[in-house]
Amino acid sequence: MDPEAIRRSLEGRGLRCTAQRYAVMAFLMEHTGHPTAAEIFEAVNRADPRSSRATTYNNLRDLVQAGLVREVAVEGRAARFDAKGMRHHHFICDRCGKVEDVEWYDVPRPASGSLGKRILRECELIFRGLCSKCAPRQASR
Amino acid sequence: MDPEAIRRSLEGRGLRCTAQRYAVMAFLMEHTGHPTAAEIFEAVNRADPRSSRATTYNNLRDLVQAGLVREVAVEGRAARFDAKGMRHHHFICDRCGKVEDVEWYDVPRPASGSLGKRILRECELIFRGLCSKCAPRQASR
DNA sequence: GAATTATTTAGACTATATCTAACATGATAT
DNA sequence: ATATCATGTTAGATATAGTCTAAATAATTC
Ligand SMILES: [Mn+2]
Ligand SMILES: [Mn+2]
Ligand SMILES: [Zn+2]
Ligand SMILES: [Zn+2]
Repeated sequence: MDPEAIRRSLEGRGLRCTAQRYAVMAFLMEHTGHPTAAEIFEAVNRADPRSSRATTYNNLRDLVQAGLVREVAVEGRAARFDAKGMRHHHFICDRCGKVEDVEWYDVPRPASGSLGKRILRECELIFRGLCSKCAPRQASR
Repeated sequence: MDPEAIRRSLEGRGLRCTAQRYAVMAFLMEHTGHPTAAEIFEAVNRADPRSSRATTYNNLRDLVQAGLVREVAVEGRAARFDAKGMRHHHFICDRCGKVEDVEWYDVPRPASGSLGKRILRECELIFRGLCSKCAPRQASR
């Protein structure tokens, strides 16, 4: 991934390109496995410079607000994050909580009447079930 | 809501109809505003018998597992719950985290190839944006 | 380079949820 | 009915995830 492209995407959204913030963004672009904040914190600190836990959370919040990163809430587990690259849907495993990408396809929007005065920003489609790792073991129960 | 119907739906899923469990289920069927576990705990304890916090969480877990209740994870906030009555989608407010029902309509399933060996249980469609309460105040910023 | 603003930091703190192990209750068998 | 066994409840301790604070540092502007 081009470091200059990352810098530009941060600055284009009004965020300074600090070493810590860059490290979070770069890590998310290189790892598409939807890491948790704790995993990101640990990973970026294996290389210097060290980044604090608060900064990792702060930067994730800023990146989400800036629209560069998506946060995925999973029931009963830590939130997971991914860089918003190509559009895609998500599959969340009932058993292990793993979040996986699913090829994107268009989703029909609700009838305008059913939204009333709400302002719609996005439609998110989430698939649930058992991931390919958990499916076999569940079948044999 | 018919008490006997609630009892039957619990027992039909292999759950004993205890006073505490009944109270959680009945509350969810009467309140469609997607309360949190803490709100449910407080509400069912305004009437007797008293139910502990652990029991409220235990029963919510059991009811979700039994397929009678749905849990909705909201980023950065406590999970919310609703009784699975009529099928519907959800709208989640970016600003206040409120979860609201949206009239159900059919969602196209992914191409079978894109799911691989995963076992699909359900497709969940979530709308995001500003609720009718938050929309005006955001416009004037 | 001084002033201003944004960012980082450690660690305290809060919120949410789970676990433990003793006890109570309901169901089943005798 | 009484004993037995499985299921459910409880208070409080514990765990996990995430936020807050106030002081220090770094980037940007004047
Ligand atoms: Mn993703
Ligand atoms: Mn609902
Ligand atoms: Zn899985
Ligand atoms: Zn709102």
